[in-house]
Amino acid sequence: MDELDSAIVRELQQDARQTNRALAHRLGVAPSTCLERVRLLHRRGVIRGYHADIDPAALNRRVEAFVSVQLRPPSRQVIEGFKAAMFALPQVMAVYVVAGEQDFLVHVSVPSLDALHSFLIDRLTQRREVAGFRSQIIYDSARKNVAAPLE
Amino acid sequence: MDELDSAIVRELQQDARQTNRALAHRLGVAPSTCLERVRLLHRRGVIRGYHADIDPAALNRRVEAFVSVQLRPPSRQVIEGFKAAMFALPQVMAVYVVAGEQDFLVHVSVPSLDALHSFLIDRLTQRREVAGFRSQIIYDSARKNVAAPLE
DNA sequence: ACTCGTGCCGAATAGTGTGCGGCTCCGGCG
DNA sequence: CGCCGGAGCCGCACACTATTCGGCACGAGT
Repeated sequence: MDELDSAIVRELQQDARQTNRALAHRLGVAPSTCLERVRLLHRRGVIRGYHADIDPAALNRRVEAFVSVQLRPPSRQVIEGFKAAMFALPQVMAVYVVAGEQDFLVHVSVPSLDALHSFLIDRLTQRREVAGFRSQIIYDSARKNVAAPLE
Repeated sequence: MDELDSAIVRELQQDARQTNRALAHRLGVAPSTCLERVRLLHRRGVIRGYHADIDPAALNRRVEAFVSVQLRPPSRQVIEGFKAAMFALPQVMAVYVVAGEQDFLVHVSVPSLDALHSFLIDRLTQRREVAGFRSQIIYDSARKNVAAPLE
């Protein structure tokens, strides 16, 4: 994981579809060298994949929210089951098992406020292990797609 | 945004680096047709970009957390300033402006628990507009990289 | 029936990915 | 000090790919 690897990672985070030649030229190395590095990064698990970034509105998802959920009892089995159930739902974009007052943070993405409400009462309230939840509608968000190594 | 467009979006969310030919063959259309569709999706803003998915551990980020922040006063100026300041920090992966008890949700990614603590006391406590915060360490997470249109 | 517009296709060309042999650099060791 | 071995980078050649463009088919409107 030297300077060249970091640079490759940085570039591919920003634009995963630039040609290998362009990437190599930008970093000042030969295409073959660059290709070999990229393949090693893949093999080592540093690069886990390449994904298109899609506008949620185009998929009819105009409302996003975080739902904090408290489970009862917070046992391994309950947590795993809930996590799997949530993740399987199309409205759910991400699931986080967290420490603190709440046990879960579920990132949901739905067409409308009505759909959010339906989701909450049909998919959460209905589940016995849900001891309580609180939802935070997202007004604005900014995600980073480039992360540098720390330290 | 017909069935073919949706299929293209689905495929490119899963693997943004597959060749146009492979994509076309998988969807049963000619490569030239497929290419034209992809370009239109780009132009329409449906496809916003292509990003490599990088293992955070490889970038020396072994601890992730959500930090909920309450601001004082929650005015537009304070919110915008805080958002920009947070987003500029390398430890911050995402910033969400939310409704509810808290005003912000900051997704941070750091090398260690010590680094998280340092971040909290050096970057948050220090800021005057921060009226309070609560951090939730992420034990486990699952993100989806494929989202289908809803309804 | 005719025309126009839209979208798809297939072929041709320019450009790209990929494997491989050889080169250079550098550290270890006699 | 000279030699050896390995690692990493390079450039070339070939197969494959992206991209452009003219043409065709289909459906709507007149």
